[in-house]
Amino acid sequence: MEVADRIGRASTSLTTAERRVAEVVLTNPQLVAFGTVADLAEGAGSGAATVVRLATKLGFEGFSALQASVQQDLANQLRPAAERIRDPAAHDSLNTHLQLELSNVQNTLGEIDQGALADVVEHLADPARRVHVLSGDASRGVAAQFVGDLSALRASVKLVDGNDVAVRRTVALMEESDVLVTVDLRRYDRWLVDAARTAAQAGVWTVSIADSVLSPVAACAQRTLIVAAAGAGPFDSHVGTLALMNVLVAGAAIKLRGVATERLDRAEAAWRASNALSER
Amino acid sequence: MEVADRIGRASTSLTTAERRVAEVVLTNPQLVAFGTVADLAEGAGSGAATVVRLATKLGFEGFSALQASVQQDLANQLRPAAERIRDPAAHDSLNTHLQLELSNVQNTLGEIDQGALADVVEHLADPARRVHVLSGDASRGVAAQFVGDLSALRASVKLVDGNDVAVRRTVALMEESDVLVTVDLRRYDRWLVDAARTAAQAGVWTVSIADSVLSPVAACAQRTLIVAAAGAGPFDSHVGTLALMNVLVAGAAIKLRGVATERLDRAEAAWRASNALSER
DNA sequence: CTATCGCTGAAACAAACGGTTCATCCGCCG
DNA sequence: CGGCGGATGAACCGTTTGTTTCAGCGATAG
Repeated sequence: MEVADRIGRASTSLTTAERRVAEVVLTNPQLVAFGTVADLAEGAGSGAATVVRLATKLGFEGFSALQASVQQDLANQLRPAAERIRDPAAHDSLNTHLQLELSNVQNTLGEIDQGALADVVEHLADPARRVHVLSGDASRGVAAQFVGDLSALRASVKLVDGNDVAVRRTVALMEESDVLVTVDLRRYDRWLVDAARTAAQAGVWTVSIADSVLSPVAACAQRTLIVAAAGAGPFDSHVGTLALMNVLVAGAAIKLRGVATERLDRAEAAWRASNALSER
Repeated sequence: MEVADRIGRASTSLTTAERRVAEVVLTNPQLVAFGTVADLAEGAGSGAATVVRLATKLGFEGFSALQASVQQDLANQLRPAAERIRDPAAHDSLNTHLQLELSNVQNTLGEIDQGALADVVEHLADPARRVHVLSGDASRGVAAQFVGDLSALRASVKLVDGNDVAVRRTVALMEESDVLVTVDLRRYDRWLVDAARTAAQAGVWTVSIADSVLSPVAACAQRTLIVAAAGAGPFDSHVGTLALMNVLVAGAAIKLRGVATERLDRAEAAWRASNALSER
């Protein structure tokens, strides 16, 4: 996108009002493609003069030139994907990744067992239950992401982490009312399987996020959610897993609406305060 | 398509010149969406009056109304499902997520600047450079995933983490030969921006993974990679970000083939030994 | 506290645009 | 052959649009 490039290149020399306009140009290109200077100005909450100043600052002849550029970008985007797919014939590796990750998301969210999903969300959204997340080494990052997001919505969400001893202790201390989420893909870590078995035997409600129903943890879990994790590189891809986690978090957010919004507001306020503070 | 319908209905009562214009409207809608009466008239080889006569004959208030209708059709066709699905709350939420995440992946990997990508991979795969990853709070998990994967391929990859003091110290100790990867989406954490600026001023080669070229970090970064992060839930989705990171890791893996396979073999051996051990 | 500079939006101006009118042209019927 | 009706495009007019100008405003340095 020609326009996005120019905006990025000029981003340092933009004034605040101009940046507001640029923001709108990027997020709502239709407004500039179909609209007038006045429309764009109103959309950005600025004067008309600022709009054309931005256009010239980006190196265009005037607003009309900027508009023409955006229209071209949009027209390109309009071309059916079938036609577009072949002109970047050069970069095959990227295309491989694209197809792969798309199918990971498609297969993961498409093949979901709705009943299991609803049940899991129900448990995750129950404030009376503590939530523990147990992840294999290879997926620790996305598990941490899941814990972080869910923690923003409700209390008592913990990533079970640390050395073997610490994990065993945490598992031993789990209660029957707790929920255990395990994430184990392909290279099933032995310690994780052991921990999950121990917890399950202690009556902890367990959900297994796995890449196969044959996963050892799935065998002792109340519910199992299957993810597609095909990777083009040396590792499995957790894109599908993360997509699934987003669904879980969003589902929990809806059920927790009351509590969650209050928590989010408090977090927001803290963020503002901290950001304002460090502004000096 | 509203316009096509009306043309079909009125097709019998159209004169030859009007039919020529209608033909162009159908085959080249961009001309009417982006152009003027004169443009469309020239495109159809007719006079301007014929164009507006056709518009009124189709039941529109005038050419402007026809133009607005075509623009709406085009705008609907543009949104590849992302927002199209979102506004009618009727569709089930799982499908919304699916469409959204698919378009996140599609837009992120599809719009990548190949030159920037190659350059970033080059830097990430240089064993002489240490790699630091700096992430906003909301994306810490995926950043950790990235660090974990990249660490499996090469040494000296660190997630810059901890309290403010620790971050400042780490940043202060960065060298010119280092690489800094920042991940900052929308809610730009002030401390992160400060840290990135400091590092950039010290000559550290910086790449910004952001959701907009207007990201404050992008301004002081050597390279910027844009991700789509539309989320259906309360948070942004990092599915696209993770997909991009997978591409980076895979690219680095290829460049590091020799070193990486040896590292992976050693990790594999360690994993086997540990799994065997805990088997008792 | 004051002078200065740069940013910003309201207002003025000129170009372009959509809509209408009218003369011309073509085909048809008497 | 001549008159007639509808269709068509060139020319015109009021409005909208892009652009420029200018005065007010806040920030900054002295």
